[in-house]
Amino acid sequence: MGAITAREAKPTINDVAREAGVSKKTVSRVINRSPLLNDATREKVEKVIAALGYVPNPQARALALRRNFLIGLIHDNPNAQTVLNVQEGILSAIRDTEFALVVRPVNRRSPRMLDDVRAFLEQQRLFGVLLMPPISENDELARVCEELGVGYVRMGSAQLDSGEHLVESNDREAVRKAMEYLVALGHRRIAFVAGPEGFRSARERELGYRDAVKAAGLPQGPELEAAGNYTFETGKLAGDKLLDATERPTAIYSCNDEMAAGVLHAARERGLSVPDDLSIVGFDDSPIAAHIWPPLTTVRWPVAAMARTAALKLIDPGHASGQPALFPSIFIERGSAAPPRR
Amino acid sequence: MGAITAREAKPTINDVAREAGVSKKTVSRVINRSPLLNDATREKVEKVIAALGYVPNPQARALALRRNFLIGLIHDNPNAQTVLNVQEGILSAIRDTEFALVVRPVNRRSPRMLDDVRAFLEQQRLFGVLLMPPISENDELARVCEELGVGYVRMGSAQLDSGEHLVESNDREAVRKAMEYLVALGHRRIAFVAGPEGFRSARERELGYRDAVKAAGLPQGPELEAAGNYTFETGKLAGDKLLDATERPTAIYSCNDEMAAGVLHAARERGLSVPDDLSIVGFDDSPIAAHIWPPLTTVRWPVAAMARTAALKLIDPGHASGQPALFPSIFIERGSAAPPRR
DNA sequence: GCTTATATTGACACCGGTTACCAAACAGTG
DNA sequence: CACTGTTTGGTAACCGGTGTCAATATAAGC
Repeated sequence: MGAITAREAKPTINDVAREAGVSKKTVSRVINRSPLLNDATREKVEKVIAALGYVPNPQARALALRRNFLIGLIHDNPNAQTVLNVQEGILSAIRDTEFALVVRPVNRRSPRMLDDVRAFLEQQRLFGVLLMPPISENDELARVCEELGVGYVRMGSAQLDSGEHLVESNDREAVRKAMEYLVALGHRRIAFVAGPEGFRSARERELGYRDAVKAAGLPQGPELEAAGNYTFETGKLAGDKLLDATERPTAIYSCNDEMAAGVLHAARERGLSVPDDLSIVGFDDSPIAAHIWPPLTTVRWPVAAMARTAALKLIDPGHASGQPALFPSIFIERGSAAPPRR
Repeated sequence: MGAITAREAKPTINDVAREAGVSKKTVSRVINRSPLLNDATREKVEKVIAALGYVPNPQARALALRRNFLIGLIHDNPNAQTVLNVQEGILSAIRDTEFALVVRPVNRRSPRMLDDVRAFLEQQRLFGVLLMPPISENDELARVCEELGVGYVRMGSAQLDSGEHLVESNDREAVRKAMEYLVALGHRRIAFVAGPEGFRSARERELGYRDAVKAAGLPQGPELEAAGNYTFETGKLAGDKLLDATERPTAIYSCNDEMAAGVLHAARERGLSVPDDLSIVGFDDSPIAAHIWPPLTTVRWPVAAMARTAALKLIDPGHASGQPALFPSIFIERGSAAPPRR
């Protein structure tokens, strides 16, 4: 059995070729599933590959093919669970392929952000990158990818780019539906906690709120609106403002769950019972939504599925080409919303 | 200025050499900071590199050097924020180096887990990997790395490995101190929610609890103990059990925050006020700790700093060689613990 | 049986860096 | 001035794969 070979060294394509009595090119064909290859030869080579435990060197392949098998995730999302869900989604798409996932958090506020990303892309020469919100809304970033010839797909809550570069969720409609649920419960005075300026997702969710307000002819005005930046703390502040208004709302829609938790906190401090005195509905279905009391009625953003599709679009553009993939959100009814008292 | 060259193609080392009028070997020496090199030459070459915007091809380097610049993070941690903090820590260590971070979540329960990891390591030929808890406690996994010649560093809550492969936190002592805090508040009947079997961190935290119980001569027994698996749901179940005991505890120590939130939930269902009727203390300082009501008194695990050190150990073993790096946890006093009523 | 089309396979250069080894240039000795 | 020793730069081979294109074998056409 077998010649005397170094135990430690990993077998190379040459070892396989020699052992199988074929040229390295033939082995290469086997690896790459070339169709123009005799089945008998293929089997023979595959047997040797298995026996030797040969695994092609990805660096060598990357060099010869002038493309590597790394896909990058560029993000600056404050919600850890969301980021991890995206990573899971991507991983599920590249599982059992030769691709691997490289992560790169960035700081949206840094003036060097674009240069950082550019340097990163130039240095690593990634196959492509996935841009997740909110940084995905940055058009300059997309342009940098374009310029550097790096494939990219943006995950967004609105029509940000052409179909081949986009995976989309319909936050606006999802919020409208959640609002309709509150209206159906009997609420009229529904306040809104908006997200940070410049976030497309925040904008879309606000539009959904306004759609519903207009459609149902609900009261509106500055007393019924507050803004935050997606954090628990700013949600608490927004809750403080809305609940101290002269005419208190019976329900508050917060455009993400962290802020909804902050609103809940503010209500609790005022001795208000949720949902009896105040209904609260959020967005995202963060883990926190199920873990606070009462559990939060919210909207689940199918983030892992979006990420999965985004990754598939990146590594196999032909497969899912054309129109943007649109992912509907799901309304999750839990315990934080009920008919208004009286 | 300059010769007529293709605009689009990335410059190679040959372009730099030609433009600078030196050999590619000399350019290579500049890139690799070889000391035996004339300063004037070095500057000349560096100027050309900057002018051309040349960036060495990492795949080619990886091939020639027989090592790449990818470090992997292998994890199966259920806490998203912790995972992200670890990623941040690693990134801060490799920022401005040529290293990049590849993530690889695994499923601890899968029987194929070890094979998956082995395949991953063989295929990607990483420079090294970081193992974060709880998977870092798996000795077989470490052995696989060893066998494959992949560098590794384990992050753990106990002496898991020799110093060069370990970054350590002292959970046991941290829990003991948190318990002493409860004792100092006047609690005697303190129950414990343990973590899942087989988790070293859970074991260490339990030992910390027992240390304190013994030192203060507190009551103990099966009525004062319950186990969970680090999730909110199992924490709720543990809370149900402990709070329905014939003699109810005045405080509950939960060995992580998610479960503490579950306990809080259980208390709330029974109409108990926290912290007046029941004090609760957790561990981890997950984001949830600050976002529930009342905010949770807990222990912060310096996870990002640990990850940073782990990454540094990996990429520059000489620098931080020898003894394991030990990271003390910090006690965070918030609102969920108070003196017992009466 | 001979020519042409088709299926398989191999030889060789090349991807963009690295190292090994050698030659040239320059300096310091006796 | 010849003889070493020390810097420096050049050449060629190599890392482990891939593409191109020619060579061979086999099948088909007349």
